Amino acid sequence: MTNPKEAAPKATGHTQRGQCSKRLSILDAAAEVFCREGFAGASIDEIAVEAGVSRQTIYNHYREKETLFTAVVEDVMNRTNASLFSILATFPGTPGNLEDDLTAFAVRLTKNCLCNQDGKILRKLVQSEGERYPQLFEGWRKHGPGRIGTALAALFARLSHGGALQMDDFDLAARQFLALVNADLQMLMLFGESPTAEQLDNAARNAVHTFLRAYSAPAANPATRLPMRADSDPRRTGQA
Amino acid sequence: MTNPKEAAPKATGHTQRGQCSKRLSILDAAAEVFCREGFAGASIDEIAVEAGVSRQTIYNHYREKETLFTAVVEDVMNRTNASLFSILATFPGTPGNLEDDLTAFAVRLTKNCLCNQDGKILRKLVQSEGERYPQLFEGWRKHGPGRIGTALAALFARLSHGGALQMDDFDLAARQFLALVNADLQMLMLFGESPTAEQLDNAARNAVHTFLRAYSAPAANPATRLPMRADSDPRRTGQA
DNA sequence: GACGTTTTAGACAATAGTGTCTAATTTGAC
DNA sequence: GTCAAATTAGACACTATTGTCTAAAACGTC
Repeated sequence: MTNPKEAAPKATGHTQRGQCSKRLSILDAAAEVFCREGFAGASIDEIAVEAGVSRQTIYNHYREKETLFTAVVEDVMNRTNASLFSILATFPGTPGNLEDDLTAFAVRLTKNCLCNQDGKILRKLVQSEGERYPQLFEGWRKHGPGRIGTALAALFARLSHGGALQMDDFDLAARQFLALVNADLQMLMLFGESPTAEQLDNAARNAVHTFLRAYSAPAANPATRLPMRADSDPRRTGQA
Repeated sequence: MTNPKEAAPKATGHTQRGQCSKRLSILDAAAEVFCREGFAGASIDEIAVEAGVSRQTIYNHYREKETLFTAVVEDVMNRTNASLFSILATFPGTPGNLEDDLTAFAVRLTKNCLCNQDGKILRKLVQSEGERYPQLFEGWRKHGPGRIGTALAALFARLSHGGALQMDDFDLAARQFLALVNADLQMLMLFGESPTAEQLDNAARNAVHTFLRAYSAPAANPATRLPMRADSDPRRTGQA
């Protein structure tokens, strides 16, 4: 999905590129099919066709279906983890406007980690097969939302220490921040649709606005109290 | 699951009660197995064994696997919908302490609709099979979160009109309320574990506290601003 | 152009699942 | 007790899938 490859879904068979890019084709196709059909519903032949690869090639690289499945999960998890890291580093060290900074940060987070194809695949696989593969689930918990949670908590601790926010439980605030960001998005994601840039922006704006009303330090921020109705941004509201 | 029935999972075959309660046994067992294995992974034989019923009986009642599946979904949706209605009516018309009322309400909601067995089954089936059965998904959207959302929005509109809350988008507030309630719970639910009463209570308390910090009318509520650290309830915080 | 590796198509056995059919048994109602 | 309806076990044909095997073809490298 994210890997650079030719997307020809039904190449009749022969040569398309170097021999080792087949692994990537297989992983991507398998991720797609596992996500769409579930582990039990996905057939190796379907994956082979979608990858433009012979079935035997799949069995050569990954001994059996389960091996392929865990390889897919690890692959998606690694990619998501990497992009997570790079996003977390983008929050400005010396903030200008806190609301704008947080909003832009939330947009980057949703666009590149939570709502992209990898995020969708990961969420669906964890939900549908997580109970059957506890070790896989544990890895996701540590590398995915676990890491994002603690990183966010650290960010909020920094902002609180600097006087911009006021809270007594950073982990709780991190969980609530993520929950608020998802509030307008999760319905969309269940539908399998990926939100438009405008929907992402609205969702982030709504989330951050409410978050800051709850957590911004008393005198520090203009968006804190009262000005409720006369709002500078007319499209802050509205269903995502 | 919720239906009154004997839970004997492996009754060798014959007679246990009236003939028409077989339908319920089948529906409950099928819900369980579909939830655990997914549509493709669930086998009719497995369902038959779990229901303590012959395979042929299943084919007599529900012509084929798909018919059984949609019957299961409708059954779970109806139960959830009914309990949803009864919960929504429990919010006191003349509020005493808004924070306590909202918290108790949130606990009832999560305990009886969102986090019980039916809620888990519904969420998982929608997530894993929703894209394959759009009509089923549409029904869930209307009867489930759709309804809960508008009902909550109406409640918040009433409270705003009465001066207890201050907001300009009731639907958004409803979505955020639900998101905040889920913030501490969704990790637990993905694990397949059902939260304890204490976890439910903490989650509701955390959610309502933050919600009111963002949305309570300026002078109406003591939990609004400033008293942050000296809190009357020592266990409001803490991982769910 | 030759060579070793990778890939491919296709056949193959083994297994599992769906949905049908039948004959025997059980059930509930009268 | 009788009778009709429901239920049952088991066999059955059919299809799909997994995983293996083999011989042929394509590939990259030299």
